[in-house]
Amino acid sequence: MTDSVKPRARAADKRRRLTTEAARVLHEQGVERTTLADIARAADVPLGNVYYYFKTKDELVSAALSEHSARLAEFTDRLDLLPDPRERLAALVQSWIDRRETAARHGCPTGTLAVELDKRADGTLDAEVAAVIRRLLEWATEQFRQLGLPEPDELAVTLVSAYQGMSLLANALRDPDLMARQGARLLRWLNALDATAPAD
Amino acid sequence: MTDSVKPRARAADKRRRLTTEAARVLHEQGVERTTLADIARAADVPLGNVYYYFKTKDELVSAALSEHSARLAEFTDRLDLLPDPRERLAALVQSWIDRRETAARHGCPTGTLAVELDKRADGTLDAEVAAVIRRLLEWATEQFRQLGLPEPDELAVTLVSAYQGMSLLANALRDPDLMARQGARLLRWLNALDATAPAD
DNA sequence: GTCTATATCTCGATAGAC
DNA sequence: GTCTATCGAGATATAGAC
Repeated sequence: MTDSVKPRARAADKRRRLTTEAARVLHEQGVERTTLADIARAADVPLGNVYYYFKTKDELVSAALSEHSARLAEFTDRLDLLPDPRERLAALVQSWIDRRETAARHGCPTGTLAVELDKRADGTLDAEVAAVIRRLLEWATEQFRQLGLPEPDELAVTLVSAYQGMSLLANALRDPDLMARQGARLLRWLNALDATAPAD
Repeated sequence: MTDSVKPRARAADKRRRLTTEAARVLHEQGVERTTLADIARAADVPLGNVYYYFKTKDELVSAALSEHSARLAEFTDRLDLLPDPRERLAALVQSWIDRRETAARHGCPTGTLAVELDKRADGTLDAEVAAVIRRLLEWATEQFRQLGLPEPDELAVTLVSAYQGMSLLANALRDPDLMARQGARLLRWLNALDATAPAD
């Protein structure tokens, strides 16, 4: 009986390993510079076997995107446990600051993926990466709304935009400290936002 | 005598055409998805002849980067003719807003190039793209300094960061309007910056 | 389900005629 | 200086034994 379960469990494990490693390696090396052999090696799966789990390279990219989406959802779910929306937003910004070393080395996983995918004539995955970004925007919008601020959706765009911008600069200039300083600035901005003030 | 000049003129012309088209096509399709054949076709130069002007593909990428750098320098030189630093900065932001359609389709030329180049193990061109970004940062820093604002370098990072972020979001979400709205927000921010206020 | 071997294709780069 | 033809590396994807 265990014999019939073991192979199944291993199979699921391989799929998971491939997905996890795809997310990591694609973030580090980019889609175009990453070969299926790279991912197979990282996941410790023979090259030819990859195709049993994913029919094409794009399916692996899609799986990596889902992985990022799931991690984001998991994180915002944890943030939702905090009582104050402003605290939730601050915790999000703090998590960006905490990840500054990775951001300086490889940029934002979703952001850099979006840049690469938008360069392709075949726009098959554009909608998927846009959906991940939109999810974060919507979560942030909800927090600003709960704070009673005007134009919460615009504030959300400003926040996420600032994050993408500082990730890109920190990455291009190889300067994690830039991320820390701009993050601190964002925290001050969040604290200064006032519901009684005109649209800021 | 004209016989000896004509071929020279044509040769210089071909090099220029290759550089211009490389800058355009590499921006639109990205480095990895662009073949030398793409650039050769766009510049109306036979593929084999490209190698007479540029020894490698990377040399063409480098030429494209120089092209972007030159255009930026030309633009800031024109802005320097304006009497007020705040006006200069506002004109820069306005130029970003004016280019929103291109940004939504292909992102910022330098920013997306930086993302792609940073994914390569071979970091040969990283310094070059960083130099272009630094040039813009330095110009902006000088404007904030002339306005007598504290931490002008940090304000410059915030400004350029906001630009890169909104370009990325506008591109990923295919929404030029996002760029217009965030640009307007930046203009308001610029106008509200006050030399007498504490570090903002 | 697993893995090796390989077909097929694309692209950067070169050789060499003109 | 110009251009055609092609080489050779490296990638995705498949065939087919186990």
